[in-house]
Amino acid sequence: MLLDIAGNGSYNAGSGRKNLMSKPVKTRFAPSPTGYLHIGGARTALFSWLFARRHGGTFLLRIEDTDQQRSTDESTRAILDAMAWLGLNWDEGPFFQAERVGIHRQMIERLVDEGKAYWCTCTQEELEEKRKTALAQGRKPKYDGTCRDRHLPPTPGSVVRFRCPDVGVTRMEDLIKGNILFQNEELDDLVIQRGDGYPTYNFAVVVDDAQMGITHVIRGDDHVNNTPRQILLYEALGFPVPLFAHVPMILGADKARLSKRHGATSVMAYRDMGYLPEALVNYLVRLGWSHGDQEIFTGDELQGLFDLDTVGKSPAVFNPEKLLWLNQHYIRTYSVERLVEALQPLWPAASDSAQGDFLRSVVGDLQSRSRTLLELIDGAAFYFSEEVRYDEKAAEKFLTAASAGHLEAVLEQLPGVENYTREGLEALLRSLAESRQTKLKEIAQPLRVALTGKTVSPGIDEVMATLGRKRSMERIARALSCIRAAPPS
RNA sequence: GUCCCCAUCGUCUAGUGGCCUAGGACACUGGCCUUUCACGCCGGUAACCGGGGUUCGACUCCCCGUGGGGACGCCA
Repeated sequence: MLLDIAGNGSYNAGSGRKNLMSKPVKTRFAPSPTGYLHIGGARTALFSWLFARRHGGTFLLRIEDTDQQRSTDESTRAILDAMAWLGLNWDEGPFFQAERVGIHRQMIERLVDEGKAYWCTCTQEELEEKRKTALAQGRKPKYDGTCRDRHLPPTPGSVVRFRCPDVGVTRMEDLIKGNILFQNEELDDLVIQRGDGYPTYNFAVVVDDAQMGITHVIRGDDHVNNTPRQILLYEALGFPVPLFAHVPMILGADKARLSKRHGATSVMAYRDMGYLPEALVNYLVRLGWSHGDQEIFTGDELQGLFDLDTVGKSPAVFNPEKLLWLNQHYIRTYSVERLVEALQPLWPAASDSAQGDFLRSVVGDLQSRSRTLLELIDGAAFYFSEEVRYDEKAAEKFLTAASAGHLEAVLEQLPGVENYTREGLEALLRSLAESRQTKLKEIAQPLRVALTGKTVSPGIDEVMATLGRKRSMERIARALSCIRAAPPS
């Protein structure tokens, strides 16, 4: 049944004029399940997905699990979860490459029969040795063709190599980098079937992309040098060669390829750190792609605007600060309800529906001042504590005999406030400041410390409104007793 | 070492021969707003890697250098 996917002919190519003129676009993301989905992979997947969406095409997911040693189901699940979280939905798949080895072997056999590939018994040790000496002598380490014309029969444990032409030029049409020429003499006879009988990446990817009808192969820059060999394989197999688009790498602050030592590289780690998928998507898409001066894009906008000809050619440095800025932006665009929902996996309190209104109010207070969900949770802690913990410096500065009078006045007035809302409370504080002939600040700061324990918090009127009359009064009363208990200074 | 790719503010980028005294965004920073913080608003610092060409004119085109990245696996 896996074979059928290539012939999915009755395809409706969306409404764009352009699409009516050309073959329907079909792209894919083909990760190997040897770890989580990382930032670089996510961006490649995003570009691939966006390109398909933009052109009314199909986006396919294929898991390249031919390396039996390193592939795990856990990784597959992690990748699928991350894709789902980012909203990168696939139209076909996931297909598992390892399930297709029968097909791959058939094709390999065919190539051997046709003399386009041959069995090779060189051992890994021998090859490793040759590579080392070649490198030491300043030569390019390539297979020397020992078994090329020996016409060896298949033997267990030996490999199959593809016979690369040693003259001529192979041309790659790259939608991002432009056309690139490779001298065939630079290529060597690559292994297409390993000793364990499994096809190698370069072979399997060609067969699968061809049979699955992929029109645009969008992948990382690191594959550029694989492409001429793959093109040669397409030709040897008699398959049409797709279009390629190699997207530049993402680098760390030191301009080295992004890796764990640069900090979090897993997509899901960003979820766990309190980032919103929209923020990560928006950040990632702007790494290498742009649309004039626009920085913020909705998903719909991206699907309408994205294209490969506006993708840049140079590698980009990952900048966590800008991601943070975007995350803050998206937190502010969320409705309180959606925010509460997003907070649930990170915050036990958010799952407590019993205090739904209180929770929504808390989240509303913090929404505009949080760069991540974790910051929000952190900033909200004081709402939930039984007894406010006073920051030492804050208490020292504001919970003083001098401010006790202000606090008493607030405490006195609170029971009489008819309109117990943010607005009503603001009005109260303002009139109090006026009647006590002081600045609002002189009342607000001590009050803030009394209610939150800190000098930094949401607007104090918001805090009181959220806390409610009873809790607010209790907290003020407690602050007052602390002031009285303290030795006079 | 060989091959491939790339090169505009610290970072992401706009710029497709004259519109550039190089634009935007993040970060940094001065100010305003203000009950703290954040937001918001106004302003500032900051870049075309170097050298040769081509051209009346180069950030833009070509060559060379330099720098950075990638590839050179029975990994993908």
